[in-house]
Amino acid sequence: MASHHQGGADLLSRIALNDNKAGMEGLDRDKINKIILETSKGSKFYENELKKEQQVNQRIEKMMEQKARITKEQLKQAQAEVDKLTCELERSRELGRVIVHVDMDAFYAAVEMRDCPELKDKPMAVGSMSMLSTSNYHARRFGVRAAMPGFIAKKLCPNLVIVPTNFDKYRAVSAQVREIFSEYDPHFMPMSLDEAYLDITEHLEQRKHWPETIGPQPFSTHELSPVLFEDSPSSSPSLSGADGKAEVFGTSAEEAVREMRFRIEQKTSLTASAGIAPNMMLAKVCSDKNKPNGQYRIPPERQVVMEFMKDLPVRKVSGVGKVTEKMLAALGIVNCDQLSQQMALLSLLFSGTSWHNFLHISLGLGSTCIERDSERKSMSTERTFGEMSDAEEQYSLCRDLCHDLAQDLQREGLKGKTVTLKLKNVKFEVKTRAFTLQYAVCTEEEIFAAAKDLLKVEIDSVSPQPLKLRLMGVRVSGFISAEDKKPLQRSIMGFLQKDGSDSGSFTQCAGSVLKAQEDSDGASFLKPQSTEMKVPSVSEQKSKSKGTQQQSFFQRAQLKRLQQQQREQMSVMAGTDTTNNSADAAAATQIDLSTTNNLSDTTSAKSLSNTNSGTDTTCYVNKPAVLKPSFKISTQVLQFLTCPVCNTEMKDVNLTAFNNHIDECLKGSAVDNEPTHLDVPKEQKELNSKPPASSSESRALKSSSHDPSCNEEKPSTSISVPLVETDEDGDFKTPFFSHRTKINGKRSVISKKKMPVCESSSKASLTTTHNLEAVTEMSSDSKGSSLTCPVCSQPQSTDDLTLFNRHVDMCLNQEVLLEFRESHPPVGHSDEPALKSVRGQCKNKNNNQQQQQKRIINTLV
DNA sequence: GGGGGAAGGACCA
DNA sequence: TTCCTGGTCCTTCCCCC
Repeated sequence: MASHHQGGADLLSRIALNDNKAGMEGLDRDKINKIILETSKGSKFYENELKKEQQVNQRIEKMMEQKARITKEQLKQAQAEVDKLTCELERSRELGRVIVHVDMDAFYAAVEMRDCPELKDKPMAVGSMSMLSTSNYHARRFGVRAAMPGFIAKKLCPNLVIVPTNFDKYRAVSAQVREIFSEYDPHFMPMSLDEAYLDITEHLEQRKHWPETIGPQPFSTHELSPVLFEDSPSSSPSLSGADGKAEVFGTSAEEAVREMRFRIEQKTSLTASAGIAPNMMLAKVCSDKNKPNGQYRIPPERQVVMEFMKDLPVRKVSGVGKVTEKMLAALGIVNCDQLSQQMALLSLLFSGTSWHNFLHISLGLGSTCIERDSERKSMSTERTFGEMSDAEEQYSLCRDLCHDLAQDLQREGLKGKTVTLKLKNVKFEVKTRAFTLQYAVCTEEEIFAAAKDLLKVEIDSVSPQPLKLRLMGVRVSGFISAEDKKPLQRSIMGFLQKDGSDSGSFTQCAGSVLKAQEDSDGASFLKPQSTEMKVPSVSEQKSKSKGTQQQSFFQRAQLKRLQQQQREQMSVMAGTDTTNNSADAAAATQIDLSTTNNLSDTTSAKSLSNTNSGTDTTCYVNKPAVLKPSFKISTQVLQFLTCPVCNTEMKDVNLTAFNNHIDECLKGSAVDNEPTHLDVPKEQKELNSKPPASSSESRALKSSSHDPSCNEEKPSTSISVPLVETDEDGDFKTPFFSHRTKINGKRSVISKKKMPVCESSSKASLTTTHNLEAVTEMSSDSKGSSLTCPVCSQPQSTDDLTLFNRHVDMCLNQEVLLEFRESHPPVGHSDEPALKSVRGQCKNKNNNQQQQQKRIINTLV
């Protein structure tokens, strides 16, 4: 049992070399640790690590005291509970799925070595002097690994070559690899640029029938891969001796995965490792087992799984980090066998969530369903810089962060109520300060208003001393739910259709349209919101079929064709006449004032669109011919308008400018959805999509050339801020499809790790043909002295606009509540708070979405 | 005592 | 000279009903 008390060596565990990763066996640990210690000692970082180490030690001491107080009786009771739960878990154990975890070997380093063969024989790492992303296997022999600062690595290995990161390149390679993944599982779940989970159960079913249909697939070995790791085994025994002939693979899971890795190697000249197991937890562990360039399979038998778990160190399991490892070690638990034997004790010392997780691990259980990412919970941006003490500078930086964050939020159509400021001082101490607002925000001004107050409190708290910072971040969370967003969706289509049956997929702001688009591509990472998507998309149909019934090869091919058709139609539209297209899209989202006062034809729109329900997704395809420029807002009395795409509020805006702005926004979201957007730098996309003449534009331009607030940053070379992530391979990685790019050396994230397998073309102007026909019909309607309520369709007098607005508000409140109740059938009292929040949302005078409607209504007079 | 916000931390890629 | 960033989930504390 490790002595966790104040032993000097123990305090080092956070800083010392972590050598349990591939390629780092048999190193001279003591020598390496001595160098690391000498180089780090005395630094602020080191001091902070020591402090954290002591905190962990205190936690352990507390835990040990608690353990000493546990009685035999308590332990017995706990054991009974554990046994009961174990029985339940055993009963529900599922071994039927074949889950694969694929991980590219030393990905960034391997890509750089492939492209620069002279690096192959040298110790090299990717990153910068401040942080390394990954290292090759030569460098690992010196103890150089990911997450290590370059300057320490240089001490360990003076000949180390440090190559700057090139994410465009890694993304391009990643796209190639993903193409292969999608052929084995179109629903595969990417975890980062180099890593993914696949469920190949269905693929294996098809493979079984190969002899009757196409037979084992031969792959020609057109090119031999370079040897990236001289000691690595070949991915395919016959590959190494390849004589230019075809390589044939069998129908088993191992053969399928070997084939997949072979194809990756053929296509990219890079090797991958894989794990095959009945669940995700095991597959992940397995992929590390024969790294690099190897694979390992756990067959779907309970006995074999348990045998495998027995000797497995707990640290190898995803989710068990260095703190958990140390706490378990203090209890004498190092491997999973010990874990299962101590479950009763653990259930008394850890929270329910924690010990349930331990129990799952000890039984070799994990998720068997590769689920798409759920809805995003928060969005943030942060920046590290040199010491910054000047308050003015700090406020300026804070505003910049809010600006970037607002852009990202608006791009995804998100609004959140909680604004959190994150600060790291020069001692590496992290503080977060949060404030929850009454209403959801997404604009730079709104976020900054909250963030600057939080910052002020912190600056004042140390005054007259300056606040010495090395990092600042801003986060927005507590996003309003889909139900809460309803009024926004109705803001446009609500005028056109009483029940908004098809409006959901169409009238969401740009970000949401983007989601729908990703979804239709067969690799969506965002669940379609059923309340919004009345017409099932291809992927919806697919996800429905998945798990409940196996898709035949034919069905898959059909789906693929459908998607292809969709893409082609989109790209034809995008390519033929972009001006018209954006105008069309704009037309569909803008209301000709002359059309809104009589919506009696909404029924035709509704019934027509209903006939489309249940048919394929081609109904999403726009029909440019029915769109007319006359739909544009034609009044001249607008004073305050909100762009339906980006949500930007525009004061005293000239109508032509407003229309142009919407066009630009729509074009922008189209650009964001281009098939090539994987490789489009953020800066470029921003230029494409930027609304004109906004105050933020000048800042963006400034920031792309020089931003004085950032002059504290490390030199703005492409490697100024290291992009460091870590994975089981010991590599630090960027989250998959983070789209992290730098503006003047700053990083920001455009979208999370949600990434289509292959991007589809633009659907910024998605709607149904029938919708647009309805629009056309309505636009030709004559004006009258009364207005039709966009919600209830009842004609209302417009003599008193306030009364009319109030009526619309009431209708909306009722509608939203009704829809909320429909989509949230009451379960005890659990829905009450949410209901309250909906009510609050509806009542909220500041609710931008309703305001937006009112503003448009106001323009009618 | 439970719900919910705030703060901080573990862990992941 | 020099030790990242963005996201989720969990725990703990505290306040309020």
